[in-house]
Amino acid sequence: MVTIEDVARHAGVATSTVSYALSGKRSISEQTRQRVERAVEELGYRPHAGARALASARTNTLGLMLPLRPGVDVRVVMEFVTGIVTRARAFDHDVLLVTQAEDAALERLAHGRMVDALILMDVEAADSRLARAAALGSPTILIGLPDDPQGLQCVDFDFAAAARLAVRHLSDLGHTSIGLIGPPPSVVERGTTFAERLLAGFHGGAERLGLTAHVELTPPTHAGALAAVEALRRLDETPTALIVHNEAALPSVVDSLQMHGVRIPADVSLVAICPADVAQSQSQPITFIDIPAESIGAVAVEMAMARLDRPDAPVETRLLRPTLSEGSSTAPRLTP
Amino acid sequence: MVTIEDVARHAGVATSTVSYALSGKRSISEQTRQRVERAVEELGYRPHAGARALASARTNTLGLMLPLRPGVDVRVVMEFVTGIVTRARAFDHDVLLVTQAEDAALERLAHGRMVDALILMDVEAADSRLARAAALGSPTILIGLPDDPQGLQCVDFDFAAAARLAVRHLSDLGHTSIGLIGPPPSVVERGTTFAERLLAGFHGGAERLGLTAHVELTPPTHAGALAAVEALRRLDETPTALIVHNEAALPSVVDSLQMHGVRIPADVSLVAICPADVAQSQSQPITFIDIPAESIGAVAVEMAMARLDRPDAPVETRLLRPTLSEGSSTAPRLTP
DNA sequence: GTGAAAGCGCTAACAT
DNA sequence: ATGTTAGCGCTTTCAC
Repeated sequence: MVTIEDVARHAGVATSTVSYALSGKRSISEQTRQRVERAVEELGYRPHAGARALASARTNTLGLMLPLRPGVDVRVVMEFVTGIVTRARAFDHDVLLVTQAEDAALERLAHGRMVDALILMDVEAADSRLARAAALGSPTILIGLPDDPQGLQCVDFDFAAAARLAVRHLSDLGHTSIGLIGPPPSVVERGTTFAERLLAGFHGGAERLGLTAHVELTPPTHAGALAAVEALRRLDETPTALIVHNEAALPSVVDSLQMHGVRIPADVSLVAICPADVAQSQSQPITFIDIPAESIGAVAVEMAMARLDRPDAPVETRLLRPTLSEGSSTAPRLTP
Repeated sequence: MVTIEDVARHAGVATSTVSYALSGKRSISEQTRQRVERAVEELGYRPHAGARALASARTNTLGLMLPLRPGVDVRVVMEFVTGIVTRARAFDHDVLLVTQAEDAALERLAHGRMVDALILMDVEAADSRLARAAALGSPTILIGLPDDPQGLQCVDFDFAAAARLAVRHLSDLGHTSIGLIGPPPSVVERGTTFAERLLAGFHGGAERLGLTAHVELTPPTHAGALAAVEALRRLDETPTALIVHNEAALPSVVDSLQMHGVRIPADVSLVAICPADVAQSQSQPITFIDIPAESIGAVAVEMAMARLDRPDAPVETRLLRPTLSEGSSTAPRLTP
């Protein structure tokens, strides 16, 4: 193995000079820097990660705890992972993966000095991991918005604002009765706060604008989507606009409307709140509000890095603002 | 931070005794072992991963290179990841994630002594990573079966055997004309060898049994599935049995047959080759051959571990054998 | 069965 | 601007 001493000898300098030339932590004459770099190149030197971690108390590794329970949408999980890994590399960090299933994983990573910081995905309203994470002393970022963050940093999509934005868009088009095809009941029961926040935004927005609002929590199955659509159509004041916050059900909802001979957007306007690629893979261009999972992951990494730089910076929660992309699934309400 | 010296002092023994008591690498009297364990417990000691890696040349970490390119089925990717992480933990190893997108990732992990072994997912027929991986000197396991494994270990599902098994099952039921709804053309073009192997098994099996065989490479879209089904039904000798190896298209194929008034299995028998959960989420219980992604991941880890134990053990390729689970989508052919 | 001590390869004072 | 050196916390000889 090529060590820093080999490089120093080869370049005719001290080991510390090599270290500093590589880290840039003190000024080095251009000449020696070049000699060092050449030596590194010629010998194919790579710093030993363990040695570096031992000496510097920095691992350049981030711990990521993934949910692998049934019922989570793996496409979204992968988007988070992509955003996290990509952004971490930009900060010269790697990502160590652990699963929710392993009980002592957080302690192992933090106390064993395997990672500089932790990112927890899929945080619920009352999450038993939080108290333990807060006790670790490692910078920890939560993806999600628990009832009590216990002093930890949070990042998430602003689901309430997304719902309000969707409602306002439809209201502006003249719709006065709006249906929401919501997430599965199981998601709500599980205590995932994004569902609550979305519902709060939906009801709050509708009330403020004087609209009639109906909600159908919808299992992510074809039959579930069908039933939800039918339930909404059976109402006295049948909604002329639909908000779909359920990526699994979206295709079935569209199908189901077509089956009933309901035209989009002539008879019903439709706004989806889902990852952009889901909306864009529909046969008709859907008006949608993107759930930017990859960006959320990237922001989580940035927050972790900021915390490592300035450990006593104020703790904050960041909520990513929604944007609506217009497709051909929304139109002004036809006055009857 | 609690160090091994703290533990030694607390237990009244030498640091080496603590180390050995914990690793079991030399015999320790029952009494001192207990004293050490108590001290570990009381102080909450966790070995420093970097220090351990530096001293022992072992990181207890596995590197996993994931494909994040568009077009890979993320559900299957997540199944691999689950199998790998879970099995790695059983061997007291963690998993470090890198993406295909980063060019020098393999060298970084291996030469920087960040991992003990590497697992490469989604290996293609002619994969540029292989030569570089072979040059690393780290144990490397390939998931997939390239044309030239360059001396590296491989593990994959036996797609050829799966196709033969499906063909034989249908032949045994009296079917003489079989259609294959295959993977997207893009997958075949990309040089993913599983598609080739499946096609070879399909044609070989059909020929040996004297059956008529037709293939439709099928984009993973509703329209693609529809077109494929219609193409097969337009043939002179319309197939009375279908093999679907395209998890994205499976639901659409089933829908499309229903739309045409084709009953399963009365008019057409259907065998799917796909992950079990995809088959089981259909409304009708489909006869299927599972693609056991999680098991493949677990086996990859086992191969890596075996190699670390015995670095000069013979290199092998492991192909997981298919099993067919009967549902209600296959039935004897009605003799006209 | 146990202890003492020499590194593992690096960083970061402390020198000059 | 560069060199010297004392650790970081652990494993593993070597010695008893």
